[in-house]
Amino acid sequence: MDGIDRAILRKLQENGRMTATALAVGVGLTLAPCHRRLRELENNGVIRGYGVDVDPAKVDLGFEAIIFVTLRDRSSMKDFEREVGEIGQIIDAQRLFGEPDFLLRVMASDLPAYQRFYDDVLVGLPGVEKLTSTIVMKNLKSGGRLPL
Amino acid sequence: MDGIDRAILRKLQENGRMTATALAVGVGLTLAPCHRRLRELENNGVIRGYGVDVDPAKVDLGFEAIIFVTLRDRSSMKDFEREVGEIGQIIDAQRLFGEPDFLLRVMASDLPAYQRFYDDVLVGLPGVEKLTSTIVMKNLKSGGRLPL
DNA sequence: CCATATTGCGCAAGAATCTTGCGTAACATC
DNA sequence: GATGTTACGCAAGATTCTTGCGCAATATGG
Repeated sequence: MDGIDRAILRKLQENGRMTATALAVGVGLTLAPCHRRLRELENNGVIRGYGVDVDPAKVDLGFEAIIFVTLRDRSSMKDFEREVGEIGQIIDAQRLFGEPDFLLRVMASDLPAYQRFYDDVLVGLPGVEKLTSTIVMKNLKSGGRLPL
Repeated sequence: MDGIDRAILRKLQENGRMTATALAVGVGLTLAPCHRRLRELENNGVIRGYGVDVDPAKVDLGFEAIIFVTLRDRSSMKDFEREVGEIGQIIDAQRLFGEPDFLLRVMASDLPAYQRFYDDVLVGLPGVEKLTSTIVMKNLKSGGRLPL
């Protein structure tokens, strides 16, 4: 993990489908060593995979909400985590220290669809004591590019 | 945008660097039409780009925090948004309806590094009235894969 | 200080993949 | 039932990937 490796990761964060040839030029190497470094980063688990940035609005997911969840007790924690993992509309979930216990990010088509999701799914999650739901007005930043 | 297009997006969410040939097999097309659909999805802005999933811990960013920000007044809104956009350690930022005004996600090496970032950068952002900072204990889900 | 090991680079060539022009079939429109 | 539209599959030239090999630079040990 030196500066060239970080440069490779930076370039790939900008364009994950960039050809190894273009990548090599961008980081000042020839194709072969650049290619080997890339494989190494993949094998070491530095690169966990590749993704695509899909515009949510273009696939009928124009509505986004943040939900703060507090659980009644620790005993439902496992069940809660398992169910959250299985629900595709929850695209992001963290367990936090302190209050609230969890932070969820949910995608839906629109407000009515979200309301149904809230009533039918969220309130039924195991051990939920309190749900606070906040609508996202604007996404300033997303995609999770790391500062390298 | 039909079922095949959604299948293409699903496959690419699993592996954004998948070859068009493998993609074609996966969605039940031959190479050529699959390739053209992919280009079309890119040109229509359905696909905004491609990314790489880097393990934060492997690049010395093993610490993650969520920050709730409330601003003193609307007048600093623009300045606040601009500065947030320029800070690389803030990897995610949303403006919300109601309280709090903003939700930020911050990456750092460790707790001491985060404390310095908090004191030197976060408290100095324009118009900040209240900052509530919560440490992420566990990432249940991330990467932002959409349900397609 | 020199011999040897290790690491990482560049070159090159065969394999795989991409890209695109073209012809054809399926479906809709009138 | 004629015509237009859309999307498919085939095929071939261009590009890109993948890997074996040799060489140079920096460490390691006598």
